[in-house]
Amino acid sequence: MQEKIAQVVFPLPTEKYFSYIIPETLSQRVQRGSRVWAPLGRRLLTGFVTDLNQETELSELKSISDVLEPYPPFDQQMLRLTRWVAEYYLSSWGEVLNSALPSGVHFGGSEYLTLRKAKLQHPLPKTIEREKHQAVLEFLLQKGTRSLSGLEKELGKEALYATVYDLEQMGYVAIGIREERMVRLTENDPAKLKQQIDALKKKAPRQAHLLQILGENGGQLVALHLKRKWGVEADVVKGLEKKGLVELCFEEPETSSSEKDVQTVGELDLSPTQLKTSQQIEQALAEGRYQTILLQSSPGADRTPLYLQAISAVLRQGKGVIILVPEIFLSARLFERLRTALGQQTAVLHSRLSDAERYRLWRQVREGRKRVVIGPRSAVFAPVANLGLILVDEEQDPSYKCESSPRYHARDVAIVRAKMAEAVVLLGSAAPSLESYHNASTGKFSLCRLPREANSPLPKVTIVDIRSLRSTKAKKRTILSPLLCEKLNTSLQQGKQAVLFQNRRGYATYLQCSQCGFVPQCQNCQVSLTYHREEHQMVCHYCGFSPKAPSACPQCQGYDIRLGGIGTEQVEKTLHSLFPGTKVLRVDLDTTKRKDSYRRLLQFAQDNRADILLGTQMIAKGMDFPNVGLLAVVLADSCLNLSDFRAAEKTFHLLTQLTSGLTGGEVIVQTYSSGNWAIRYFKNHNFDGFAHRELADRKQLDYPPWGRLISVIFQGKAPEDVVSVAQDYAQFLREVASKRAQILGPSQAYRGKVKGAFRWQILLRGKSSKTLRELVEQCNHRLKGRRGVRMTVDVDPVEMM
DNA sequence: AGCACGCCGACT
DNA sequence: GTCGGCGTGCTC
Repeated sequence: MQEKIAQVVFPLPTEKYFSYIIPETLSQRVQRGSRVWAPLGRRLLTGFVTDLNQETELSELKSISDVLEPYPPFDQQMLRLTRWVAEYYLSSWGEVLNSALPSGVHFGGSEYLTLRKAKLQHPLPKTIEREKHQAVLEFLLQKGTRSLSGLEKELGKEALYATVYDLEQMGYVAIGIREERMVRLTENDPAKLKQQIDALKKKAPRQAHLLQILGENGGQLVALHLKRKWGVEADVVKGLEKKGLVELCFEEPETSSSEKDVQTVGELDLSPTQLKTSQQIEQALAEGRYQTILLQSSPGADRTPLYLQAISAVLRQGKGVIILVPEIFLSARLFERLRTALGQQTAVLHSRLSDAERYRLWRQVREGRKRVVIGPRSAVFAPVANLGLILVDEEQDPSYKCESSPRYHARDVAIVRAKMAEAVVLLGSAAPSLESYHNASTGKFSLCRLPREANSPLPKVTIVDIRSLRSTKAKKRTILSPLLCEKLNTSLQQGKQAVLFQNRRGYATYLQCSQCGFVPQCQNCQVSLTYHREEHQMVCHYCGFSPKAPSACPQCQGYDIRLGGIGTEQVEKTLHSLFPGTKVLRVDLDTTKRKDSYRRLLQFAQDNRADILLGTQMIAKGMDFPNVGLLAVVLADSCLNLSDFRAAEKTFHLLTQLTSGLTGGEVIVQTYSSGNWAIRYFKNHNFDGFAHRELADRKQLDYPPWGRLISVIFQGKAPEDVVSVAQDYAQFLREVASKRAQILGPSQAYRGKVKGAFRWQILLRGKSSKTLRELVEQCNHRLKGRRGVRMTVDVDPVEMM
């Protein structure tokens, strides 16, 4: 028996699904995974068919009104994957499905529809029975090429797309191909054409020229292009038409030729070290089952050749590949190399693609015309069939975590997807996330190490403790230590470039003793306390502990307690006064628009446009600085003292990334906290040492990777309401949780006020992620968001907003 | 998410 | 007596 009822989910914040009748007209096209238009309330919404049934208890069902694509955008596996994402990240299936597709456009959205005249003339054949089919064909016969949206106005929305897809399947119409006015030669014999041209040359040189052009381009050209490309005026065409030498006609241009350019990567020259690691990876790929490999490269070792080797091995197996990269345009280095090596079979999901271009690529991947996809986190949902490998470069990068609903982590989704597809995940990093590192040491992942080449020296790292500067140099705040100034001087004299890095995030939110460098921390949560000026209070935004700001330093009894951090402008000023006449290039979000900054960085790196580059976060990622001999971190503390339990880990990542752009050279790190583990181990490029140390610390408090976190954020305009809703929620959680989870807070969120909204936070910490999710779900059932307070749930939070 | 329904205060 | 504030709940 045929299924007549479809279960549909919508991109709404509800777990509910809705049942609809599938009308006869759509019965062939509506399948599991289809995207459809369906009436909900008084609106017509796009939703996703998750299942088909024969019956339902509900009476008075509405009908699905149309289907968006000729085939379902999701296959069974993608339905399973998106459902897992929805359940794990506590968002709705419909929202996940929606965000797994390129936004803004759909299949025929802005396309043209053209009748294939060769196939169809008046009157319509009897085989076309359906009324809507006839209506569309009649309409096209009368009016010629029309856009689908134009058709919608004339013929109504109902089942229009389904009809058009049917007609395309029958071969009567072409979608996306526009009928065009063509100019065509009447004479095809080249010798005779030559005669005509010669005859016209004297009297009508422009006409002769046109004949020449047509002759050289296969005898016919699109009329519109003649003017645009060749500057041929309309009267020239008319003249020739009168003489009978050319004719005008309407035609559909060639159907786009298939882009078959399956290129395999040529043999790569791998060094002996690379080869050894590469063989390990290839062995895993040959096994053809799920596995996650953590590829931990030594700083200064190039992972790209190994990636290429793995990709080509998978392509040889006839399987597809997804390559995830962080923040697309800054990792252009990897990007370009992969694109060049992989060629046409690759879809590059560039951040500056238009909606239409993005959708075109999506289709090519879905239809199997491209087998490799490179993109940011959303590319983990790319519809690659027969997936063999998901590669996650710089797997520790926080941009893999989505900060809006659904708040998935692309690396973790990749692992689940690979399990479903029996594919391999390759995580690459020089300083992996502690989550992955831990998984590799417990055997959940396998570990491959890539040592650096003997001939590529690591930069020498010097730690400058600026506490000692304070005591000697009395009152004046020194930003650049004497050692740094000296090194800068030498570097400039040698004609080398220097990079000064300055972290701005977390600037001026923590207090620090300017003599001993002490930063007040929360006793319970091992994070720096955030300073709130209005109340002159410090706050732990994990547990809510909020002592008064001290007037004297608890460690050295000094009285000079200040806001931590330094502004970029301040550094720039100092540079100018200390090194007059030196060209300083400043790259941060204040001085540069995002798209501009990459160009400026390239200019700095390649054209030697400036002597000193002064920049924030954005210079850290994937840049090569071949002529830079000195890299200095002005104040490592602004990262170390983020009120985040991952502060030390983030510092290590940051320092590693900054350093990886250097070839040899020297690194200077200025800090108050020279004793910090991140700093001490980084000095010797010893990630493993740091990781062990940090893991031991985290274990004490059940922080990830030992335990799991969920953060629940409440925001609203009225502070009392936000607080009371959050308190109710926390109380309920505590009652239900008993010993299964620790409930921290509510406490003011890290950024307590954003755009006039007050934000409070509850943190759930516990051994099992499942238990935490169940607790939150239970709570949501009982307590609905109230009194203008919006609630956001973040499973496995990365940025502790 | 939207949109309607509904139940209380300031107006013709 | 209505108009409209937004709090609550439903949408197949």
